[in-house]
Amino acid sequence: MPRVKCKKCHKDETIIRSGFIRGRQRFFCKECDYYFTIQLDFQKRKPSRLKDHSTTIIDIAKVIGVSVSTVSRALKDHSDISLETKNVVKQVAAELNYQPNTLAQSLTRRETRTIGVIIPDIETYFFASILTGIQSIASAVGYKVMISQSRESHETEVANVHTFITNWVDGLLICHSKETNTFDHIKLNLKRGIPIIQFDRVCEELNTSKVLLDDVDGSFQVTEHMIGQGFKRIAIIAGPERLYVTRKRLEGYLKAFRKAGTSADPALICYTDLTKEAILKQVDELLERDRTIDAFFCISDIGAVNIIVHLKKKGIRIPHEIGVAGFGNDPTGDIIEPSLTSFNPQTYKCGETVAQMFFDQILDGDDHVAQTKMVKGNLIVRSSTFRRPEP
Amino acid sequence: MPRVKCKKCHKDETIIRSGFIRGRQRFFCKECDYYFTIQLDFQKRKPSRLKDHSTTIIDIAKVIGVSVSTVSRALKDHSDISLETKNVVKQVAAELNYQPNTLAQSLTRRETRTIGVIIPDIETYFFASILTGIQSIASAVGYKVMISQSRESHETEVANVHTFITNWVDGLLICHSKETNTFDHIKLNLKRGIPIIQFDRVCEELNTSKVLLDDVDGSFQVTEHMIGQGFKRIAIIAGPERLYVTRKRLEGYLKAFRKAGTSADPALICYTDLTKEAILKQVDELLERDRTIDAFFCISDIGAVNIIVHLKKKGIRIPHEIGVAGFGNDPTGDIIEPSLTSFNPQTYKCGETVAQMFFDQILDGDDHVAQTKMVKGNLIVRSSTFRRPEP
DNA sequence: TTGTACGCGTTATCAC
DNA sequence: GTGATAACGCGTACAA
Repeated sequence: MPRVKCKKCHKDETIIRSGFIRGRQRFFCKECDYYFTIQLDFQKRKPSRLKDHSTTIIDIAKVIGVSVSTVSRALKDHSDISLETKNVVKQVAAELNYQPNTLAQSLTRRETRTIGVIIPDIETYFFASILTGIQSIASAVGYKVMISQSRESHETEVANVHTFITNWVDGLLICHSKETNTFDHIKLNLKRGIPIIQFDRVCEELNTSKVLLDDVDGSFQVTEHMIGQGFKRIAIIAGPERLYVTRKRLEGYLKAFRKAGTSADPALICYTDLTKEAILKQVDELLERDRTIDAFFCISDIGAVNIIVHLKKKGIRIPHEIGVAGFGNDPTGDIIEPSLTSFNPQTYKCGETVAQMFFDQILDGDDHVAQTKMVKGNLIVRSSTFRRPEP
Repeated sequence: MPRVKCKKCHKDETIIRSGFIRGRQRFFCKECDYYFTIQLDFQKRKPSRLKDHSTTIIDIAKVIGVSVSTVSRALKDHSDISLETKNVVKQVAAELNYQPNTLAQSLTRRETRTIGVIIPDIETYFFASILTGIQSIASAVGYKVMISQSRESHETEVANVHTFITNWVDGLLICHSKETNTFDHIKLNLKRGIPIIQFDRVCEELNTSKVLLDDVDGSFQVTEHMIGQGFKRIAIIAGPERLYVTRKRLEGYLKAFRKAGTSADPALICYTDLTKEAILKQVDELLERDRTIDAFFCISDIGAVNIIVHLKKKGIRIPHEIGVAGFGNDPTGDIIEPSLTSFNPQTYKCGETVAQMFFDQILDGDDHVAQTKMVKGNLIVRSSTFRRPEP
């Protein structure tokens, strides 16, 4: 370890490390009983000799006594090379435990075979599941996936995009943070020709390919089902008004009322930031203001689950007094009691679709035109809205 | 799009793409009504010209009329360079929207500032939360994190390790798949000097740093609490017998009985593969075989939650007839009714610790010695085991 | 203080 | 069929 001296007593043998604070190494001097931090300096750290010099094609070439180009070509079964030399090369490569250096390959090839995915939050099942879909397709064709979370912050979303770009990802798959409402970080790179695909939360104005969940129809199906179950005063707990998904899911909700020959009461439309606190506060306010409400449709499953828990605490029977439905098919919905009616947006399939569109795009090359796909989902009726058999 | 001809009619204008199958592009000929796939050939794809030639330090150097080295040094505030030229360089760099090429940097620096994390499954909260902890520390010091899922398969775990290595990750943070019981893929790279840190599911024999959850103590606390609540015949639903966590959590369970002056009944110890089906089957068998069982302690929260749902379906009252506890503090446990008693292993903290140990290790360089840290957690008592106030 | 020149590991374009 | 050699973009020891 590089010797660090105490900032007070300037001794170094009394120093111990004590964790990291915001990117700085924290130290503690036992003698002075004093804590201090210093900026980590990865520059000056001498690289571990051990890991250096993994075998390269040069080594292989030397061993056999051929040129590097021969080795290079032999390893990728180039037709020029005789079967004989190919075999020799491959065998030596195996013996020396040769691993191609992806970095160097990327540098010459001018592509990294890596795609960057930006999602708001990896801990929510919804996004994790999309991710898995993306990874399954990507790894099948030998592409790597880099993941980063924006944690719903515009700033880190921008930073993440930047990181990906400087790392030469071949493409960018992005689901914007709730905060994001300017898109210069996307436009800029779009202009530079980097394939970008937006999914779920998209910015419609941007000329990128898009993969959408069937927000309108999903929301429509949920609402129609509830109406069919005899619910009349259905409040919708939506997200921020500006958000794409909010608008779309609201649209489906309104459509269902129209189809039923009635119209939704604007007083029952609630915009929230979808945090638990905000949602429950709105629910309470609504119930206080309007005793006729007989159902809540929350745009997010976790929100809906929280509503169920909350209503139960208040002694309200679900679905007899009040029905609840969600959106997203979160596994929790199947576990809570009563189990939650929800719309299954097929997130895994969505992920697969996003990845496929990316590969479509890079295969097309410059003559690709942006397109939008919609992933179909399906309604899952469970107890939280089930009052009677559907007509 | 590269023109593809139908394998039957050999026309190309009737061909449309129709998705990917296992890494191969699938096509459909409208005329022949015929599907076929071909191997994607990313080699021959001409790189999009647009993205090429982002500005390099060479460009900057030319514009100002200095050498590349001056630019290189100016950009990283090297003390050699005069303030004046630094400013000029930086300004031009900004104007030309210069982004350093991380690949080239990594190549010369012989380090990528990327760490690879391998987890079994990103969709379970437990791992996702560890990941977030890792990322928070890593990004604070400017490191990127690559994530891959083994999906509980030894084979893909090995493949993932391999991918990371060829991509020159600076370190490997790994939580093994359930299947994994040979560790050559780790040993090999350990010998090559790549920093490896195992967490949660570790192989003790390997000489790597390790971060452990407090399995023994956590399990002990849970069991002790249950005993204190008057449960006497507590069955433990464990994972595969070979698994590290199984052994440790079992140890804590046994210890609690010993401390209480009794001993656990071996007949109540169940090894499962922790799938829902296996767990419920075991629960049923146990209940049938032994009517005295009054509690289940499942090693995983999701399993425990499933047990609760299952018992409720059977009309068994929890915790009055049978108590249930889990391990992991999965959010679902707080939502189900009765809410689930569990041990909170501080997964986020665990992730942070893993990352910190990695940075410790690379700072130490070659004179680093492996160490093992244990992350403390805390018992969360909820309704599923709560019969009376603790003594 | 700044510039020259080489190395990093691989691929590709020539020539032989 | 095989071998030199020049990129790829950047860092840096050494020279000026």
